[in-house]
Amino acid sequence: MIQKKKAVPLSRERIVEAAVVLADAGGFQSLSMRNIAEDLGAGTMALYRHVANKEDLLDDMVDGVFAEMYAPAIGGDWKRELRDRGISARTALRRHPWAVGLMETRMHPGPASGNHHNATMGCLREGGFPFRDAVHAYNLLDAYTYGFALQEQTIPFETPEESGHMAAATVGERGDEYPYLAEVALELGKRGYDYAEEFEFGLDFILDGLERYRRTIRSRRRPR
Amino acid sequence: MIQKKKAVPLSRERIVEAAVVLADAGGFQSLSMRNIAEDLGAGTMALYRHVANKEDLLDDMVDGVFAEMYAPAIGGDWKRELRDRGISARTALRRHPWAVGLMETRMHPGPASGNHHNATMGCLREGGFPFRDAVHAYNLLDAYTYGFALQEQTIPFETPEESGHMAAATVGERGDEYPYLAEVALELGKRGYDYAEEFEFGLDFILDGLERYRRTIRSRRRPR
DNA sequence: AGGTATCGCGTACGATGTACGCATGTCAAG
DNA sequence: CTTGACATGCGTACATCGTACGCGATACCT
Repeated sequence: MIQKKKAVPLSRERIVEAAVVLADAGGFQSLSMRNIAEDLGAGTMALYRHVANKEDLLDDMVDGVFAEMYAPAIGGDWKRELRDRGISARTALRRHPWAVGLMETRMHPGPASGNHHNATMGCLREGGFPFRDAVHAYNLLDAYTYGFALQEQTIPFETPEESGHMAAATVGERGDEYPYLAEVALELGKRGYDYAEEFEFGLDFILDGLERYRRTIRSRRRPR
Repeated sequence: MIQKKKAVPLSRERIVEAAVVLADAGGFQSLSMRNIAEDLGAGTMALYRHVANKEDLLDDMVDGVFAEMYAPAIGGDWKRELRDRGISARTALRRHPWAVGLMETRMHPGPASGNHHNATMGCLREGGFPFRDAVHAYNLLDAYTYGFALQEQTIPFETPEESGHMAAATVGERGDEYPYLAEVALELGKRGYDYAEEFEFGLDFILDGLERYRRTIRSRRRPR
């Protein structure tokens, strides 16, 4: 008997999943409808039965990344919950580097995104932050997290040797012109640079600051 | 007499400038070599005499944005200098929204970028931050700044009405499902949202935290 | 059996980045 | 003035992209 042509039928989920795998492996530039279809063993135009257009697909891909992030528990210890959320968010964005650049253009947030943002905001509000201050806190945490992810992939070096080499190449022969950059290149070449550690320092810095700030608010509310 | 064909000769600068103007006005998607050439009244392939390829051009465009940011004075009051730098950086990124998404892919930082980063690092070092702590501070400030710029353009609403409408559309009919998001939609619709103000709150939050952190370091250096 | 969706896909079109080579203008050397 | 070298502008051509359109095959209900 000849092998069945289509054991597994196409579906929106399968397409999105294949697209994510492809973008993870080959970078965003390799994410073409033709390549996705080929990976699925399907014709290019078959995809359009399940996806309105590429934008639509990108929306779902981004929402999938949000689904991978830990959604903080709304009634829990806000500081611990948001710390876990931050670390999880960075990990997800690191696993899917294309996502950061994509958020910029996304106009149709999906359900996972909605759920995640709602949980984060809820965690802050129930943690004792008045509305305006919760917005401030939310802004600080998210901007830092996305910004870190953005920078992390701008100059991606993993090992100390790489970082030293990379930094040296960046500074070039202008060591005299940019002495402080040269210092960074030198020190990072020697001791290396741990992204996870650096991220957590900044995250804790912000969370500690928020805790202090929160105490200020509360004591101000019943003064005298 | 017939008008001269080429009063102004093509040049790298003119091309980069035209590209920036075009991207600012028509968005990144309208930035094609053909469109740039047309705006310059030149043939498409004429550009390639001055620019290796599109990537090369994008590199220069991004470097131009760095050139627009205030470079902090290295011997000065670090907190004030970095505050000015932050505000200037956000303004530049707001003026050229395409720049944020572009940094992600840039691999060849230009001279303005080098100068800017060197000045920022120098400002921290001379402001009394030991190397490792200067790196931390630098990371915090840059991640927050870029991240804020990224979010600012993800959901761009200017007026209170827009923000209310946008937030409502985002939440959709799921007001019950996402109560905390609904609150944001409601409150922002009522009172509006000032991006500049929000940015400065976060920037000052970080700078104040850094000042406190710096005092900790210094007192720890001569203990007892 | 016949009608009606649904699904997969082949062809085709317009837009993009750019390799290649020719045309023209400028200028120095003979 | 002639000649050759070099810099600059540009037209053609091609590969690759997203996707509009319509045809054939399958599945399911009556």
